[in-house]
Amino acid sequence: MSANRRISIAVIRRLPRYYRYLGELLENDIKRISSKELSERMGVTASQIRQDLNNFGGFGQQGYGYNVEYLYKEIAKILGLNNKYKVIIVGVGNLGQALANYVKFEQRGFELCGLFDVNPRLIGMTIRGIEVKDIDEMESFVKENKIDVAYLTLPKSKVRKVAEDLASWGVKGLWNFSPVDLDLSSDVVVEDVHLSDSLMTLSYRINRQMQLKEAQTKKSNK
Amino acid sequence: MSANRRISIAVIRRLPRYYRYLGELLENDIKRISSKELSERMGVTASQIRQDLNNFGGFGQQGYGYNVEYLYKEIAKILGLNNKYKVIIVGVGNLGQALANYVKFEQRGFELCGLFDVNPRLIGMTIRGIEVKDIDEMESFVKENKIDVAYLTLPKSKVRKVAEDLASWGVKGLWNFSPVDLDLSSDVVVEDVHLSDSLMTLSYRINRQMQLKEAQTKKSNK
DNA sequence: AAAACTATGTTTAAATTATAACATTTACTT
DNA sequence: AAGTAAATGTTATAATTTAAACATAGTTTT
Repeated sequence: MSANRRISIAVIRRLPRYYRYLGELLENDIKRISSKELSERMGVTASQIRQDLNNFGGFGQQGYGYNVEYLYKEIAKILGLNNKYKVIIVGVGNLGQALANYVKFEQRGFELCGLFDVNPRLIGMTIRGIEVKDIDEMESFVKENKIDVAYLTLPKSKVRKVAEDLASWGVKGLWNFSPVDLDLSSDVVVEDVHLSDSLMTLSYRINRQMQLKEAQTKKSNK
Repeated sequence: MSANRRISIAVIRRLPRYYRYLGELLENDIKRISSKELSERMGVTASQIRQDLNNFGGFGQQGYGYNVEYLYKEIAKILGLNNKYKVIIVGVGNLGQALANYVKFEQRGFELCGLFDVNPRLIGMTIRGIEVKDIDEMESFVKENKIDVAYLTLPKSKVRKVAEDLASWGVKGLWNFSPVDLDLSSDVVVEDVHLSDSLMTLSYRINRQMQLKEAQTKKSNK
């Protein structure tokens, strides 16, 4: 297993889910778990769990299974949850404020350091002891405080420019909530949360479900 | 092409993105587009675009390409964006409030009808003219108003029970923001937005990126 | 009006991803 | 202590997904 073999993004996106389930097991004082039992709880195949984990190393023991606490910590390491990231939020509208108040993210190492907006009515306000600053002050703030990550919760018309600026100032990751694809030249990582896309998918699936249901009742009625 | 052949969720999740790009083309008064040009703009293959669309029908014309406005409307139909859904939000904390204020969702057919919480300090408050009600009133409200969809923005400890109730009251879709997997027996559709998972993925990718960068500079320095 | 070109829809091939199978090691039981 | 059962890590197979190839229909140009 070459350390630098690229691991599929699908695998990565399953890790947080494993992590969540292991956390629950821990809370219930369950010390060990087999891939089989975990697979039944999670609704995936045991084979997939074993394969996914073995991308990163052999964390289990034959005949025994996995030690829950150990595996939990190892996944945290893989995901880099022991690292600390200094965060700013750009755009302190409703969503920005909501994210600012989410304490859980801090537990994952994402420490909120700054809030920025253009709206004079928001500037000066404080959330969890942090003052909302004018976006004009952002450049010096980011550079001086070595900000790692920015949550982008500003209108889509402005997000591209802001993203480019942040990237050029050395920010490593962007959590993008705008319905825009940011294709930045530099090696900054962009993680999108396209709420609108998600809602459209929900719409499709509801319709699909209703069609299926209709077809079923029709079938059983003839 | 059988009308009832199940279409992969990966395809479905690409549709909103196509829709977004087509919307932008429309705004720029671009009347027609070929799969090739769209593929270049979007950073996907032309083949994939054609294949994806052909799951639902032949919307293009050989030698010409796709009529932007027509395709835009067809994708809206596929996604069910012409339908109207009556929505309630359960849990009017920061995130719930943020979603309540998002007007864009209304444009997609998701009409906010009710807000519910257990917190007495929130009950009675209004957002966009809608009063926050006690969660005890939810059952009759959902049944009387034939609510289709609920946004779940309440603490994870309570979300399972609420989801089961809503499902039993005939709600068709749940937009779940809690870090919990809702496996409901009924045929209600659950669309998850696991923000915490997304953030962990960002964490992984930032680390990965930094490792790559380090390896690069090391290489070029020897 | 004919020829050259464009670009779809569809078929075929390649690549990727997921599942199953299995050999081996460890744990547990009698 | 020996034998049986359990469960991993890994290899092989199957399924799915993506990309390429291509035949055909339609458009544009001369």
